[in-house]
Amino acid sequence: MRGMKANLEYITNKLKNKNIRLSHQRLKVLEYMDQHRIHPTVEQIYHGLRDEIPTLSKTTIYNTLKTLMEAGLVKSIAIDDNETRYDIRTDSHGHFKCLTCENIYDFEVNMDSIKIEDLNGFRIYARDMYFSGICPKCIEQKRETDN
Amino acid sequence: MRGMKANLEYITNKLKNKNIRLSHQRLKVLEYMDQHRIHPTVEQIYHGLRDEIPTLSKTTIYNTLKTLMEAGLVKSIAIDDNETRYDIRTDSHGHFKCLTCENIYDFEVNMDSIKIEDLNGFRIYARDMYFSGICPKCIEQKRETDN
DNA sequence: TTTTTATTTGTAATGATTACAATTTTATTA
DNA sequence: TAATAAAATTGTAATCATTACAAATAAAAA
Repeated sequence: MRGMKANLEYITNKLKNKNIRLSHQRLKVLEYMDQHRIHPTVEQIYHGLRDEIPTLSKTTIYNTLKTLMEAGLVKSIAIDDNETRYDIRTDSHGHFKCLTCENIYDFEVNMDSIKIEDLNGFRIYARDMYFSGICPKCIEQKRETDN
Repeated sequence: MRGMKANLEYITNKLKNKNIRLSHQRLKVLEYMDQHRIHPTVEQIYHGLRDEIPTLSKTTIYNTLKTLMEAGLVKSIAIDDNETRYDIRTDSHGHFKCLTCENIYDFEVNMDSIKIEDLNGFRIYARDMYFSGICPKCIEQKRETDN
């Protein structure tokens, strides 16, 4: 486990390395993303930081996420119908959404190795895989309820 | 190519088979989807049918698409950031979005055969694959512009 | 410390989608 | 076919995520 100071340094360097100017809000948003790997919505980030930063505005969160996305430090997930979710993991992986508890799970899958005949001649920049269904926890809960 | 009459019958039967009550609007929306396989938005369907059905309301299109989705006759595509797109193809296939012309291309891919270790114990209902990048047409156009 | 530049913030605007009640249409029954 | 019951359509208003914008504030440079 990283110490508090080391973690702040780690977050700070992430921004510095991308030539993003430092600000209290940016550090806190990025720290929140790093510590809450639940693919949060803007609303969740907002509520999570509201106590620490009482003046925080949602617009700032939108602005910050846009900046972080352009730098490649976060990615957006379009698995939800109305709210965008954000992911601090930027390596290739899939997402599973449980239709019962609404949680989003990561899964490992090598999408780059999948050859798609129909896409010969296409320049592919991004690959996303979204599955949905019921997670084991909710299957188990349903089973208990049924008894 | 299906004749006009045969096509109407085909569309009508699609609804009847799913026990969906017939209406002028439902037939026209489904016909539009069948004849315009461009993964249209509500806006596109609305403009496409406005001349034929001057009283048409967008709410009706939303209602109709909801009904058709529940019956499994159409599927929604969340590849767009703000507008939902709808697909009359309900068999398993992937989608590629060109970031330049915004067109969405279908591609064949057998997602059901992909085994995901991390999802053992998960009940999977839907699998979606979204790629994005530049399509051959736009790559070519860019090349010509650069000369 | 001063100045310049960029960020944050609150408010208002936008735009897709949904809620709702009155009207119209479709299906059923006599 | 006509009358009745049930469901679909429509226009308007509401909702809600996201964006636009300009003034206030904070960070970096001089």
